[in-house]
Amino acid sequence: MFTGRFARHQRLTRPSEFKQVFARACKTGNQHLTLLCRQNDQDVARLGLAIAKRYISTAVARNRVKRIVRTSFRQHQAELSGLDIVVLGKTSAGQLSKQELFSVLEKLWQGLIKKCKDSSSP
RNA sequence: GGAGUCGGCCCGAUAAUCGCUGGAAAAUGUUCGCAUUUUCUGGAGGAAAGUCCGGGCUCCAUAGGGCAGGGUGCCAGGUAACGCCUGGGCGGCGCGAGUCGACGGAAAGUGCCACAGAAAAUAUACCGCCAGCUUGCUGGUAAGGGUGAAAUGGUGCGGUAAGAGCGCACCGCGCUGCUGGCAACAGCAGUGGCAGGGUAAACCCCACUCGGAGCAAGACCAAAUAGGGGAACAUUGGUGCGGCCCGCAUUGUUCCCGGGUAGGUCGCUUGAGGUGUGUGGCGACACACAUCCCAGAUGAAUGAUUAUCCACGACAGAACCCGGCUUACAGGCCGACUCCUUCC
RNA sequence: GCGCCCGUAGCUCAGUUGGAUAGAGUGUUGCCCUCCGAAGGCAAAGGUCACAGGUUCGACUCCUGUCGGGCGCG
Repeated sequence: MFTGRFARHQRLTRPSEFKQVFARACKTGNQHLTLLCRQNDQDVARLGLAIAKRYISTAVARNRVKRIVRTSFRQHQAELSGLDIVVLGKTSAGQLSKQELFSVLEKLWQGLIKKCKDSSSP
């Protein structure tokens, strides 16, 4: 069963916080999603979602992608601690099934840990 | 049994675990703003959509006057209001249950009607028909032919030189009266020889109606800052205010240069609310009583996993709130009614 | 949340207000020209005027409703 919570302080809420991530980002991704990441000064990982209507047109599909990203983030938040992450959705993300999205996210989290934690920590 | 019409309802179900979020209670911490934890409880739709109409609410004047402009358009009712709904009338479709209709005015005026055709609305006569005589002209006529989407009521009989509402009958149309109906309208009787094409989703006329902006409205709190410099104009001005004028309120105004901030709270869900019963009404709906509280987020909550069952799950996600319309849509359930066939 | 504009040939656009022929450039194809190619000349094909319904004798044009695309305010 899943553990871990997803409280308000684990989210990016201010426009300024988003701007910081966009300004000094460590970027990974594939054809479905783009992940932007930078280190914060806190113990927890924080998540922000930017799923544009331009890429995923219907609100139902947008909400579905956001929910699955949040759930997957919640499962992996211990490994991601100390990072601010912004997830950008692309057109193909709205067409994936639940299982496909989870497996895609699994790979992306691991790539993120390798790339960003090593490169930006020293 | 089959085919169909109308109305209403549902939108996977159940259980467990982990999460998100509103409310309530308790505990702990506290810089007294709040934070964390635990328990209980609530948590997307019939279209939440398109934004095509109407209203509430907020600010501008309590939303005022005139012009311009827009909308609606058979009658009556319902409603907060409507372009919606109900009932009725008329017309179209259907055997029928039913269903559809921008359904005022063309004798108020203006415009337009290609080509063809004699002539497209001022009037008129191409082929014809008839009469007369100078034998290719004059007069009469509009029945027939021809053109066109559309040609000055239709059919029949009489009548005539040939014809013609010229006369008559029926149908259509107009006018008058009576009856029924609140009315739209219908029916009946009389009367007129026929008013004189279409187009108002062309301008327009008539009747009714419409002030503007929108919750990023608007109100408040805290923090920061600037209260800066320069130039021009002068109350017949500027702003609110939006096409114009009047009017009202407020105020010196405008432009250029450089710089900074944009955090939070309220508005925010008790409402033209839902459910049940009764009464009035053909109905839309209204009234009375009882009862219930049923999303309120703010980078934005409804999800994930497992198990079982089936019809194997369509279209699709609230963002201030309601009433409609329109559009998208896999299916399922219930009720009323119509037609056809067969049997008793 | 509110407002505005545009969908016409493969591409870029006229025509729409004022109703009666769907047109231009470019591209494509064929022929000519040239030793060959480019340029040039001639000709042809290519259109459900975004979709659906309505008004009208007649709709790219007028009206209504959809669908798609773009822009602006804040």
